[in-house]
Amino acid sequence: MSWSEQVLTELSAEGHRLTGPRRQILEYILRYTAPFTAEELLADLHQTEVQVGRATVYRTLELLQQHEWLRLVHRPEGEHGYVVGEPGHQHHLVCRACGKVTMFEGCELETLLGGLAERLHFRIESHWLEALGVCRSCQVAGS
Amino acid sequence: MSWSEQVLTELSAEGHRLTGPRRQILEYILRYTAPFTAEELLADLHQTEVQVGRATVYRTLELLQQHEWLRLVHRPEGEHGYVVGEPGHQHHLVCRACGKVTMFEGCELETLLGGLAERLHFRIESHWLEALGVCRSCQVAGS
DNA sequence: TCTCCCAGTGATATACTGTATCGTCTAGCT
DNA sequence: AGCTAGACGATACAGTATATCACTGGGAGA
Ligand SMILES: [Zn+2]
Ligand SMILES: [Zn+2]
Ligand SMILES: [Zn+2]
Ligand SMILES: [Zn+2]
Repeated sequence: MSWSEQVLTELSAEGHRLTGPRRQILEYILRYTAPFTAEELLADLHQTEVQVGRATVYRTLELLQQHEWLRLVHRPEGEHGYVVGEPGHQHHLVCRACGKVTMFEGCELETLLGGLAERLHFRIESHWLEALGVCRSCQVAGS
Repeated sequence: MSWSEQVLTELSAEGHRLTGPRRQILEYILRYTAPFTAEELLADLHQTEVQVGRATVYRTLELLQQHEWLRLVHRPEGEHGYVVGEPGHQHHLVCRACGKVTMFEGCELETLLGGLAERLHFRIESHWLEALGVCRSCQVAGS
């Protein structure tokens, strides 16, 4: 079952409608290999025969992010971009050369943050971890 | 030597001018206990007798951030805010109740990320770590 | 202390980004 | 097929950030 099929299934199960624009956006998103913004997606869609309204793009991306099918990461330039994700706890490695994102799960931060929280009397509820560097293919290309 | 004096010294050493607006902004920044945005600082300054131009506020904050005298953190609402910082490696705990930020240094992420980088053949150059939760005083107040 | 030069300022205009509104349409159910 | 609430999208609007450019004043050197 592909990513877009999974998303459509879950959305439908929650009572959301599977409209044409949503299907088209879902399909188009998969073309991206690097984080993208709502404006970029909108502009790219307008280059094609697909004509989707600005509001719909923003609404759809936010809906997907709330369901964790999309995630926010910091792009090397500084702003936030969306990347395709899976529900559950996960973090990202962002390549500053090509922008590609590598996911990894199972971070062992809980113990580290647990000790810290106890020491500072701070109740930690969630954390944001992200690494910036150079991916394998860009290392090869650069050397 | 206070934070603003340190900043002024470094800026001067690099050939930047110590202008009136810069001094006033530096002084005002220290009033904040929670992350602030450029627009908020601008509005707050306009409430006082200090009249600084919009462009100057944006330029000054960016200048300070480049020198790591200011840092960006995620505010509970989602956007980025500035907090006073020191140059060097450091991370933040952000309270979702009062917004206050607690810094901590010396994270032991290097080993964790080191193993990961080797496994994924990803050269990690920097990382972003931030925790969201409830600070001590807000825990007391809430219970 | 005085002069001069240019980094810095700030008013204005403009571009960019995101949201509110609201009439229309259609997906999905009966 | 018909109904209806959810979704769409054109438009207007609000908020955020940057470009421009004439002017100012910080500070180095005379
Ligand atoms: Zn790469
Ligand atoms: Zn961010
Ligand atoms: Zn608090
Ligand atoms: Zn660290």
